[in-house]
Amino acid sequence: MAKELKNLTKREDNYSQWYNELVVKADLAEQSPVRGCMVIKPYGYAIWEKIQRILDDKFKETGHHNAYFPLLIPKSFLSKEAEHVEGFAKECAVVSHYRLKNSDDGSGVVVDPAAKLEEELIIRPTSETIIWSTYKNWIKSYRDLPILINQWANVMRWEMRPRLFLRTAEFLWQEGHTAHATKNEAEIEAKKIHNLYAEFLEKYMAIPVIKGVKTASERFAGALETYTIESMTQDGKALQCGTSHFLGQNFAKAFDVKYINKENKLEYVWATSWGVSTRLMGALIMAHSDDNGLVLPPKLAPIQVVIVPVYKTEIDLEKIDAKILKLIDKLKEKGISVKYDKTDNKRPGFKFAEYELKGIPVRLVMGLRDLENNTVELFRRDTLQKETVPYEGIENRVPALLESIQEGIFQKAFDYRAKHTFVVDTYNDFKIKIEEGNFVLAHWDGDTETEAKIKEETKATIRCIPLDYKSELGKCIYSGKNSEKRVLFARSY
RNA sequence: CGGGAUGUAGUUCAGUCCGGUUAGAAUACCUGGUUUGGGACCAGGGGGUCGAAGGUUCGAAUCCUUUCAUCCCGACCA
Repeated sequence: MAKELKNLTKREDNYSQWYNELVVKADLAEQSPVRGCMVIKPYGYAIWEKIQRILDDKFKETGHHNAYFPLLIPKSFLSKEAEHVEGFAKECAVVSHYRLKNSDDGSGVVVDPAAKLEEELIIRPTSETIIWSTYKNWIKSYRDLPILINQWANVMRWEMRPRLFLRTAEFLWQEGHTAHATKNEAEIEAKKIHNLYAEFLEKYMAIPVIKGVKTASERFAGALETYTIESMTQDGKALQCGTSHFLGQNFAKAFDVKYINKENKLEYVWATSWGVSTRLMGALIMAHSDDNGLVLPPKLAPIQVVIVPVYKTEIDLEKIDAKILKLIDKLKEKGISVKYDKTDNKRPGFKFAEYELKGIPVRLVMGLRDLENNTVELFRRDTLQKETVPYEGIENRVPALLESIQEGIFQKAFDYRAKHTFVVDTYNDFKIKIEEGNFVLAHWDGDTETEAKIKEETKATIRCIPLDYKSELGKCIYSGKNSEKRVLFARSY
C-alpha cells in the first residue's frame, strides 16, 4: 500500500506531492467532492481530538470558558470594521437563498428565486463581528469584564489553492475572543496565549517554533499587533502555526462596545482574539515525517504502542497471548494506549510497514524466539532502531522510551531548523539562502515598501520580528538604511 | 483569474504522435490452498459506457471542434 510512497523522496520539487500522498495513505484525510473541502478520517480526527483536548484544558486552566456563536453572519456586520472587511470580505461564501424547489423540466432541484434573502448571510471566515455584536449586549460595567471566551468551530474561507490541512476551504479551529477593561490587561492576554501556543507546539507536538510579531502588512486585518509562532517544514519553508492578536479598541469602536468604569465614565473595551486550526495537523506532518511515513510525537499519538505477535500455530498464539495480555494491562495502568494486532489476515511484515506509515511511536513484537528466551523486540519509530529486551520489566521501559522519543523528535526538528537557518548581511547571500529553502535572519529598515520589493523579487516574506533575539545595529539588506534588529525571512505556506 | 499539464479498472498508469482483432499492466479486491521474525507465493475470478457532447471515417481511447473536471506553478491565505 505504501510502496509507492517510497518512490517519492521529500525535500525535492515533489515535496507537496509527497505530502499529499502521505496524508492520504496514512489515513488522515482525503479530498471531498467539493473542491477545497476535506474529509478528515477517523485516524486523522483522533489526532485532532488529542490536540483539542490538551488545548481546551489549558484554556480552562487560564480562566477561559467555551461558548458557541452562529455560523451565519449578516453581511452588514462585515462592513463595520473597515480594515477587517479589507482583509476578509473577498473570499467568503455567501448564502443568498433559503429554499430549493424541483425544476420545471424535472431535471433536479434548483434554487427557488422566490426564496431570496433580503440580506445575504456570510458563512463565518472568523467570528469577530458576530461575537462583538453580541458582546455589546453583555458588557455594561467594569464588573462584566473581563470576558474570556473560546469557541471550537468550523470556518470557511474560499481559498483559491487548497491543500489538505494546510489550507482548506472549510477548516476546524478554536478561536478565543476576549474583552478587557484596560489596554494593559488585553496585551497581557494576547501574550499569554502566544506563549501558551508556543509551549504547546514545543512540548506536545515536538515542533520548535519562533515567536515573534507580524509586520504591518502581514498583520491580522483589524489588529494592532499580531503575535505569531512560526515553524519550519522539511522543505525549508515557514508555516504560521498560530496567532494571537491584540485588537486594541478597533472592534469595540466598530460595534460600539462601552462600559462604565469605576469613575463612572464610559470607555471602549480592549480586545484580543487568537486561534489555532487543523493546520496544526499539517505542521505536525511536515515537521517530523520521513520516507517511511508519519512520525507522531507520543503525546499526540492515538495509539502509542502497537503489539504484533508472530506465530505459526494456534497453540503458539495462545502462549503469546498469555504474556501479551498481562503486559497490556500493565501498560494501560500506566496510561499508555496500546493496540494489540493479532489479526491473522496480514503478515507481520505488512503490519510493520503499515504502523510505521501511521507513525505509531513504539512497536513491540513477540514471536517464538521471544517465547523461548523470554524477551520482546522493541522498535522505536523515530530512529527505526530495534532491540531485543527481557520481557520482565518492559512495562517500565516503555514510558521512558516514549519520553525519549518525544524529546528525540523535537531535537531532530530543532537541529534541522538550526541547520537551515542563516544570518546574512548581503542581498546576494540572502537570495541564495532563500532559494535553497532556509530561514534567513537579516536586517530590514522597517519599511513596508522594502518588504514588498523583497517579496516580489525573492518570494520571501517577513515571517515575524522575533521576540527572543537581542537587538543589534545593522544595515537593511535591501535599502542599506539603518536597522535595529534582524527579522525572520522565509518562503511560506 | 493568468501559465503549464492531465482525464483509460477502486488506485497508479501504459496504449494516443502514426485510427484497425474481444482495451492492457501493476496493485488492490473476491475464492481455494500453501505461508507468517520486514510490505508472501501459486491457481482461479470479478471489475471499464477510455471525462462528456458533437463531428470526420467502412472503422475512433487514438484525428477535429466544443465543453466539463482535476493537478502543478503564480495572485490570496490559518
